Amino acid sequence: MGRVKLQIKIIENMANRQVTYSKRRNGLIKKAYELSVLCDVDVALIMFSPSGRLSLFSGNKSIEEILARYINLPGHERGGRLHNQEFLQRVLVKLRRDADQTHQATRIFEGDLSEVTTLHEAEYWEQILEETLKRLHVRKILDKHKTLVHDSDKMSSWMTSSIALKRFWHAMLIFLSMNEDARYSPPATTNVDEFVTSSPHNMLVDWLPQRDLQSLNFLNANGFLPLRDEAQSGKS
Amino acid sequence: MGRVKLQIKIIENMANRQVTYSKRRNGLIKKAYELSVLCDVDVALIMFSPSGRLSLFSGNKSIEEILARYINLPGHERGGRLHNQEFLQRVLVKLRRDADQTHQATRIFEGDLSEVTTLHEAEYWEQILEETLKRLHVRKILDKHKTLVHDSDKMSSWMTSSIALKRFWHAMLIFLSMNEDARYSPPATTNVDEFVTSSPHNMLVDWLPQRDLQSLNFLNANGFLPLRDEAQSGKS
DNA sequence: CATGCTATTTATAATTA
DNA sequence: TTAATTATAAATAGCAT
Repeated sequence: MGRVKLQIKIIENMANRQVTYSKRRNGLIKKAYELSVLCDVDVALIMFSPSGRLSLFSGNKSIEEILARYINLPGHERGGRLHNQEFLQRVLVKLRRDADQTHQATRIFEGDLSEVTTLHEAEYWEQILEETLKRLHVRKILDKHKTLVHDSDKMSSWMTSSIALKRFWHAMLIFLSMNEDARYSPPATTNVDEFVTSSPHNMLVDWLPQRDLQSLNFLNANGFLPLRDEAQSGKS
Repeated sequence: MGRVKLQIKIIENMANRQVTYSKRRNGLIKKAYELSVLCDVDVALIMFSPSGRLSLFSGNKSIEEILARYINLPGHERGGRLHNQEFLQRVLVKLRRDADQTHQATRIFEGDLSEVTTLHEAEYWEQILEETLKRLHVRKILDKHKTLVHDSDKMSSWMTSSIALKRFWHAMLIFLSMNEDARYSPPATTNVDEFVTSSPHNMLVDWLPQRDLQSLNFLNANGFLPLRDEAQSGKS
């Protein structure tokens, strides 16, 4: 999407790489956010930049919640691909014991905002606030310079509107990068199929530059290529 | 990027939502893949569709590796005042129990609205919203009909204004503690540190229904009302 | 349900300020 | 250097299969 078509291989030039990372990270997070909202899906996104900096995003729920849900998936041992159940369990335990998520949020508060999804959060917050304001009828209040809303009915309808509540809540979570722990078991009404269940094989192949068959092989070796039905037809 | 500009809100039509999910999920994974290759970053992406199906992606490392890296971040297990994990746990349990007791307060929202709490909340929320709006410069947005705030400096200064944030956060905590949706109330009481640490004491007093002064005292007695902020003066 | 097909909207690489 | 701008490449919404 730039002036030229970019090969998907590591960007050698450090500066360019950094710039690209910054841009694409934002883009990715935005996409993740949009997906989470549009389709009401839980999304957790974790990134470590080459310099070791962490970026993360989660939609409706906190990162930990989603990780816990992932870790608790019953299908893990079944898949055969997902080994090391014990390791995952230990991870979960650790998650549960790390009650100090404030640290990270604090860090963000204190100024380390570069790794946060600032613009997207702004956008998101606008929506949230706007929506909430509509419901709360605070807009009127703002205009009228602090006339209190004592309309119980309106308040009630807003407060009981779990959607508005959810969005607000989620906004807080996202914004704060608040990682509350997973000490309560997630719903876990989940059926895991496989890794990248419906990722069409040819899609991956298309993504990969031809000379990156190595990557393809890597993916394949790690079970990222379903190699089921349609994948069998020699695509590469 | 389609025939029409799509609002970022949940797609009501189930079929459309499913299609969009499918497409955007693939797109997101592709983006994640490209980022991981182009910039040599570890990326972990976990998605749960509404139907509970898992999709995930990770770059050259396995999901578990990345999760482990994330979980083992130094910031997670440190955190000054939180040495006493077990105590924290007990606090959490108690808080949650208190929240359950408050459950009946929910009825206020459901029907009988002539309670003090509601009005009080309304009042409080006005303040919160107004304050946040000022900082976010969303007021202008509202007037200008949704002009996005992309002034990162302003956002940044707002984001780093932890006071507004904390107040917002605390408002959510209290509010959610009165909400019966169990899915969302636990996280609220989870982050007790943030909850009590920066809560101005009198603010908490105001928020909590009288019967919950018990929990307040409990917290205070155990040093969980540090009164860091402006409440520093009146340590009860 | 997943794909193919445009018309459009987005994302972004290169360039410039 | 970092932040805008611009020219292109990509993604994708609505449809039709």
